[in-house]
Amino acid sequence: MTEYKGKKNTEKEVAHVIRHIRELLENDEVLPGERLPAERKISADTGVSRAKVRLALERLESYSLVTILPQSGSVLSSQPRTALIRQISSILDGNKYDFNSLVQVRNLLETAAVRLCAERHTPEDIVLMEKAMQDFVDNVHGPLRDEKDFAFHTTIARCCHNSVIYHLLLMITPDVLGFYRRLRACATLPEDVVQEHLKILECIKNSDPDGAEQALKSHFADITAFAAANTNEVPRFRL
Amino acid sequence: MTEYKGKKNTEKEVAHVIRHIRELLENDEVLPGERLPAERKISADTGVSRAKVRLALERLESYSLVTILPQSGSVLSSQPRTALIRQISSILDGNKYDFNSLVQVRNLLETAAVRLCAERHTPEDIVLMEKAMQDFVDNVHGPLRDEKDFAFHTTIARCCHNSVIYHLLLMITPDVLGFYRRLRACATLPEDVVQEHLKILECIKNSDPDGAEQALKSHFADITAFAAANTNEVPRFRL
DNA sequence: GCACGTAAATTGGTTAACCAATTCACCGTG
DNA sequence: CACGGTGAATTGGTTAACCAATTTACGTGC
Repeated sequence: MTEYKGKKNTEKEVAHVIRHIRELLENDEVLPGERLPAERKISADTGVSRAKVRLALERLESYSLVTILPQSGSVLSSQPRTALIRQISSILDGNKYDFNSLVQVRNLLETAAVRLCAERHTPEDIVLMEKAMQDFVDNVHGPLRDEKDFAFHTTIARCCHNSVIYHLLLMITPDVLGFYRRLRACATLPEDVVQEHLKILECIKNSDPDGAEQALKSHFADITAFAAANTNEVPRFRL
Repeated sequence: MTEYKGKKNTEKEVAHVIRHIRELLENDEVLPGERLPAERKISADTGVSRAKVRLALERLESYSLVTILPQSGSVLSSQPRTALIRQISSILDGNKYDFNSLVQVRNLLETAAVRLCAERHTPEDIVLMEKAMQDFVDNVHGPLRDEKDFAFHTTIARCCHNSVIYHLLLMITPDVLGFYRRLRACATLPEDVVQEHLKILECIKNSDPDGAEQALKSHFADITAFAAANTNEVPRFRL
């Protein structure tokens, strides 16, 4: 009567375990920096198999919220209690972003990237960016258009020498692209896009942050307006 | 001759598998949107146990780079090839951020949050923020000081009604706090911090984005200067 | 020769038993 | 009474066998 179900409610059970851990934290049964109950204990308390408990803990570890010590136990990160709780909640919410928020942040990060790039680029950076630019021009009418467009923006983010900007941009990009595709946005003519990219690159090379910011802003003008008009889009993610 | 090793080189083997998948992608052996080799196949190809292969795939799935289909296989996300490769590389690098980059981005995100908050707060938002403010004042000399300080900033991020800003801020906060603690930064007098928080909240309530931005900037002035002076800090994370 | 159904092979998902390192309590010794 | 060591119990880590759903290939019947 194990009543084996081949379904994949793994996600739900993992979420249950994570929620359980959040409750432990909320009820002060474990404090930040302290040891969590053993995997077997959690498994017994929640009724979830140990493998799934393990999965949940590993997930939390990948967010740096717990550290699993090989033969000793799992300890909570020693951040402020509220920070832990909110981050756990954020994981449980599943990161469903709306289009407008995404576009705002993309604007924010890329603007900073472009400015920093203009201020402190090295000669090697210039080479990289011109290569990305040329790559884009060569493919602007081919099937790799989106690919190379993305690569150009990413290269700038890399050349701005701020690792956080680069990584966060990589992180939100899939969601942004998903919306673009779904909403059939980005109808600008290829030639215009090339010109806009060129203008941005030009300002960067001239070490002109304000000009670069302005060029980026007009590059994003259409999509910004579109996003502002299309807020409250149904959020659906995961590939 | 199984030569059982109780060590935890799990991380290294998982990384090996992820690197293997990146190579498949780089060599065009699998394209975005296509099916990956079966877990058992990957396990045989890499010499890593299937459980670890599984772990690697689940990690990639948690970043939305692959989707695991219950009894059918794992398929790559259909983003641009370059995007996938760079995101995988980013995971392999392990997200080691330097202090200066973190502070720059924190500035960026919180500035945007404060402005948005001033522009479009609701009455309920005001209640939440004043409650967070009061909470901070009540604990400014107690052991929960950092906790409540953090909670105040987070509440603003939540009230700005941009889910991406909120989540990204939550995401980088542990790293920021880690640096603060390690570098013994944040030596400002408690009373001054209260005043600065009050000023920010005041501007938000008056729907004055520029004032709020200015108040935030002076709130962050010390740490910004400190971070700029202490770049190239050795990056060490995970709790 | 084509279409359909069936069975075998392949897939991810799950479990339980086992391993070694660590922890901890207890007991003996100084 | 304090200290140190030893062994049992507990910990996370690993493995291999097994499950059901899906896919695939084949053979049968039309």
